[in-house]
Amino acid sequence: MFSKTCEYAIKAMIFVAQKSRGDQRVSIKEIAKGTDAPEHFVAKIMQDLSRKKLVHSVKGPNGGFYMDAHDLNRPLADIVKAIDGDKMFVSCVLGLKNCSEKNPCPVHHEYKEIKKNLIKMMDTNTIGKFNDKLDTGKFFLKNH
Amino acid sequence: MFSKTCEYAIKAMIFVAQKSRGDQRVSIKEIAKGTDAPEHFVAKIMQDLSRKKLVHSVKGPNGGFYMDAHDLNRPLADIVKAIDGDKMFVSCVLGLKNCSEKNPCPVHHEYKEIKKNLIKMMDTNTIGKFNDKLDTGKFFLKNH
DNA sequence: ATAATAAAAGATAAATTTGTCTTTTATTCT
DNA sequence: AGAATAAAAGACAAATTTATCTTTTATTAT
Repeated sequence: MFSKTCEYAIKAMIFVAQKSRGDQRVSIKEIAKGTDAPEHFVAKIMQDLSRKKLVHSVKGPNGGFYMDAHDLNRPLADIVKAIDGDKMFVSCVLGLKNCSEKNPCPVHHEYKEIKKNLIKMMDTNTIGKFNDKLDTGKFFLKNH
Repeated sequence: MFSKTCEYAIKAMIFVAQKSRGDQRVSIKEIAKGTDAPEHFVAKIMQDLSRKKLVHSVKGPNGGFYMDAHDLNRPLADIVKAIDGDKMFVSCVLGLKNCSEKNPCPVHHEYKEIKKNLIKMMDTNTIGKFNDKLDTGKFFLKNH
């Protein structure tokens, strides 16, 4: 479904959202620990997301990653697109370049509705929304 | 969604189903051309599927791949599992080992229904069913 | 100013996926 | 029996993804 990189990205972003309330910042070390991800690898990912303005960062002591209101309002879809591209949103399940309604691959119509729901899910769930849910303590970002 | 290998596999299997009526056999060359796949690569894939009894083959002149009634009755799910494993069927979208109803990751409940429909689609659509649809000439296995 | 901190950036490496080429084995036909 | 055919198998190579380590840059606090 998602690449491993994208899984790390989503977990990291939800983690940052959750931990960076007020003007708290979260370090790469904390993110790595909090999401069971390889530290240097998740650092690269956050760097990438930071360049793409999906999250903010400050260097130096007390630095780290954080999110502003705008960041929190981003849908999951934005993270997925930033990391895995828009393949899942636009491409044919069988990888056919010109698969379409009028020129469909064999599974096109079968997959259509599923794809629609998948996209809807990613478009409507914002980072902040996941955040609210995590507050209830009923959701987890790593095995325990 | 699916690996490239799995995309080739699905297209190849549908192609074989379609072309191997009666006691026709389909060669690797035909499969490769008919599905726009690298010949030697799709050969490996068919070998694999053949070992796993999802398709049958005979060597030598007039040899090639074909499907019997049982093969045609297999759901898409079997091909996907044979090539990509059952990850898509059993694993957490975020890759968490012990994500479950009682111990869910943040997207577990949002993804649940989509996953169910995806599995249902793969379980209910058999190779033969796709086959019937291709007969109408309204579906395609490669760009044109 | 200097030392400490933490992200950014760069280089490299391991692992996996994707793809190619060659040889071997089984089967058919003459 | 021998030649031709086509899959099976094996070895190898390129590309991509995943992961690690080191150096640099920006910022803060002393």
